[in-house]
Amino acid sequence: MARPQLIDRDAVLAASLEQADTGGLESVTMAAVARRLGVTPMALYRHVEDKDDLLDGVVERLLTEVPGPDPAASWEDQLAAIGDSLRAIARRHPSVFPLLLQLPATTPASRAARDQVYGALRSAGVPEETVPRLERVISTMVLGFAASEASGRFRQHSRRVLDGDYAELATSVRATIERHVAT
Amino acid sequence: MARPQLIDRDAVLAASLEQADTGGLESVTMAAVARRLGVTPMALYRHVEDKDDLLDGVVERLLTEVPGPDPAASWEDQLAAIGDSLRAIARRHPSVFPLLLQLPATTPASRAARDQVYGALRSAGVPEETVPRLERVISTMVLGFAASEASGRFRQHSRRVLDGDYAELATSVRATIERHVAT
DNA sequence: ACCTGAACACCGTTCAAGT
DNA sequence: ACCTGAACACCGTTCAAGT
Repeated sequence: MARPQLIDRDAVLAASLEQADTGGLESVTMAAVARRLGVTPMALYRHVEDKDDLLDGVVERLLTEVPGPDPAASWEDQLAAIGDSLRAIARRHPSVFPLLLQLPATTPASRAARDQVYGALRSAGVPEETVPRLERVISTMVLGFAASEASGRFRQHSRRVLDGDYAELATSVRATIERHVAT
Repeated sequence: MARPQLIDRDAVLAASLEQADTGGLESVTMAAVARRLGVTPMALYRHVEDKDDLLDGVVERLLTEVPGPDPAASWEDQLAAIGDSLRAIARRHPSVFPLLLQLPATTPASRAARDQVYGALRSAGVPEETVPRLERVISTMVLGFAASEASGRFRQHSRRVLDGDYAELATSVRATIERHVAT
């Protein structure tokens, strides 16, 4: 005899992310997530393998918040859009965001974001054999900065100062790319 | 009546770091650290405030592994020495290293490392008012890369590929600095 | 002064039982 | 098929007691 399904994996991950945003990463317990869903902790195990799987799912969810590409935009604007959105995501989800740097870049959402950067680099004129390397280097710069900002490494600096830092970083990213474009 | 002192804070932090290097961050429990020291878990509380303080101490310890400055070296070589040593530290302590990006940059060891970069930027000819910004930007690049490498974001890539990525990043760092040096 | 034993609240996870 | 109750091993932390 089937029961009405109260929750699914997506609801579990959404509740976990809300909990992390509200109370920090260490407040994300099976009990707290379950309470948010009006269910017992044991009910979660039908939808996630264990707590590690739950956390992986939450981190993956972060990348789905990156908007799709705008093919009409210049490569500079495409990259700026991705960078800005990553920075905004980090600010919305400061306790989860740093985990992005610790996860293998092989999940579907992470591939999607990466392919978007590949596209921008190609239309900038970067030779095909250099595209993957440049993607790794510049995504490390942007992810590292957004994670630093979100996790409080720069907590003593004002938003204005950090915006200036980010502008400097963006200039370095563009210069790195242009160094590989034959003129 | 005094007892012989079996452990001190430094021994606790050293044992914690060993435990993290051997079994990963989640294996660092008060019980595991205490066992390594031949003591009960409760004994640790005389030397660290709580587990957060213990972890902070371990992360801080990481930065003390950065060697001091060599005043005879060029600014390029000075920065390369710091970058190389950070990368080596990340490889020695992969599970703890990523926490560096999440800690406020205000601890003594972190100030020491920062001042060393300040010195190199000054001798490169970077104007004084630009020195702090450039330090934040380039340390973010290097820390972000070392953390990515250590934590397995790039685990599918060989050491040779990652060395190439690092060389590209180092070139970007030098270019970023030179952009701010009047010629 | 420093460490231990006992105790507590909390955590992730399992398994059989209920609908 | 999906959720719950009971149970377990483990975790961080406290406090009074021992030397």
